[in-house]
Amino acid sequence: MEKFLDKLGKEVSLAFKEAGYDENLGKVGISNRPDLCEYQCNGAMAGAKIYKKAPLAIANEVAEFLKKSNAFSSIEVCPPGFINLNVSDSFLTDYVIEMGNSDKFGLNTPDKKQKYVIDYGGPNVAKPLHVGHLRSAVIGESIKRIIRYMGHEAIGDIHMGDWGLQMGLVIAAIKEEKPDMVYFDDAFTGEYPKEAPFTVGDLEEIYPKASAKSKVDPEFKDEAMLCTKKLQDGVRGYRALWKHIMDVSVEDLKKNYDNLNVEFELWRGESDVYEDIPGMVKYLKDGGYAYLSDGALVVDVKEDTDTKEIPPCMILKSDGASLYNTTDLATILKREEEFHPDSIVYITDKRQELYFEQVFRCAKKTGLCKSDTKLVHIGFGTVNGKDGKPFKTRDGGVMRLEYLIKDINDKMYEKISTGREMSEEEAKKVSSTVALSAIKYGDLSNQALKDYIFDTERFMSFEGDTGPYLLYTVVRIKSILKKFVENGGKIEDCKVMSTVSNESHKNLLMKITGFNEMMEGAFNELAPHRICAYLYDLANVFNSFYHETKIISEENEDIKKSYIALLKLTLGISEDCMQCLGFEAPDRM
RNA sequence: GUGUUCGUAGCUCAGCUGGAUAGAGCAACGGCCUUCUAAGCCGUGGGUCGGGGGUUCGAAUCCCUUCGAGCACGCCA
Repeated sequence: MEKFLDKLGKEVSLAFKEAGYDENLGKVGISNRPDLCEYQCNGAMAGAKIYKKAPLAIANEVAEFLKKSNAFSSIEVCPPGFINLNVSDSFLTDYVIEMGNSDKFGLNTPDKKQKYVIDYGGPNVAKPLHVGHLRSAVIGESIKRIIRYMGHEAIGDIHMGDWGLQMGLVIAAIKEEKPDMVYFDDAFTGEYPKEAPFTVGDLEEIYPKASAKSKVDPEFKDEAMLCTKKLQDGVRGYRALWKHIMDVSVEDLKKNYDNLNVEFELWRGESDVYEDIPGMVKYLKDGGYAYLSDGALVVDVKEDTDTKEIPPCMILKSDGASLYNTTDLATILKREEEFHPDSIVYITDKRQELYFEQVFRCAKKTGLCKSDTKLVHIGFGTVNGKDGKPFKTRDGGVMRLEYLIKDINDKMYEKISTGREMSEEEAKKVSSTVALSAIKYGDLSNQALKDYIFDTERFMSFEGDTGPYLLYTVVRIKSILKKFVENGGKIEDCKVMSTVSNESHKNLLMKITGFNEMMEGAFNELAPHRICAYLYDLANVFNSFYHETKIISEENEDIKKSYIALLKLTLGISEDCMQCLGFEAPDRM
């Protein structure tokens, strides 16, 4: 379905053409002077230079031809050459009716479906999630949903840090404590136990201790490195123990991501490409791409157009070990072979920007990745506390995500359950739904790239630009529709749009027409915050409309039906937006 | 040092790729509930868009310069 602004623009373009000017000048935008008009065209001023003619004169000529169009209820020319437009009611309501009858409210889905792999989450095995993991999960999930909503295919891969020294540290620590375990008995040839000899809680204690110890105890560090090597060399007992660590961790991670309503199609990690590394390294060497520099194997990635020095991409460390780059490159290769994606999108901390630039260039240059596969890095900023510094617990430690979420859930439960008639069970369910919207909207409403301040009180507030406010608005619509049905109304029968009754009614209609334009923009920029801004605007114009208009008690049945149709549309669009952001509204709150 | 991102109301943030008088929310103040959820709505006050220069009919937006902050710069991820 043609976007509303394009549709208006077409009318104006035609007028420009008929007046003898370039039709591309007829672009129409939303007015930034709502007191003067609803829409505006600035083409006359741009045309003044081309045609060496006063912009006012051009605007007047165009306006004359524009009078033929039935799209506008008023056309005014203002100095120095603005064409101010108000849309006619029928043109507006016709469009909104068509939106209601269209799939996804008239969103233009692509002719050719594209395939995306989204790499987000990125937790480390055996380490609890902390606030830093929140953004990758929340933003990544939203981007995945936006891509899908636009009609493309998206595969989410959690890409765990599950290989390398961190695993060796855990194994070494277990070995030190219980050296007699069968896993460390090289002579053992039987079946290893199915049950893991530890819990997640144990692992979470083991890792930080082991990590700290390795920094002060060189012998222990050597042991950890040896364990890493044995694991990577495939020593049976070490692999079995590693499998236990994985199983226990993944189960716990699933629970945590579930709580965030974040879901991955693939639970892959660095370990999944370990076997592909030797072949890839050989390929890079044989192809003449990789060479030794200070003992490390590197690939040059600088280009003539660079304004700064881009260091080469390191493939292997000087001791021959692989590193982050190695597994990421091998993962690109594997994804190419397995999925043939059109794009691979990475959602990580923005500090990794240069790193990804190197990896992407290396993958392209060496042909590990096809030249037309798009590699995109979406970098996000830091989550800060109210003091503007990285978010910490009161005693200065790293804030675990689980505790943060629980804290917000508890506070929200208290808020919801007081002064409301609701069973404990429902209050719990509703409060966790609202809490999730508070967290996610608080994060997503900021531009991803920027740092933001995580202010629990502000995010949880039911007032202002917050998740709960949006939910409240949707709940309010649901409540009216419910009442309408209870009174014997049939929502399916409500399809028409009556004439526009007042300003707030028109504002709501106009906001609705902007939906597909907005969604396309959010997709093109992979920017969830665009959806947040729209959703908030929509909620505001709806609430104004709600206060000025009696819906259930409207006596004229046709007008009432048209209001219900409008509510249904507002609800549907709001819910789809929320769906793309990764949260939802309860039926009441 | 090089590069990069950013600097907008007291606070937290928008600003649709150059348009008219720079917008929201919070906080402050004043109104509106016998009527669909007042967790709402309406209104008031609050700004040299860090500073300076330039490009043009027109700049928060583009270019240069300067001040300030964050971040990154081959064996971490």
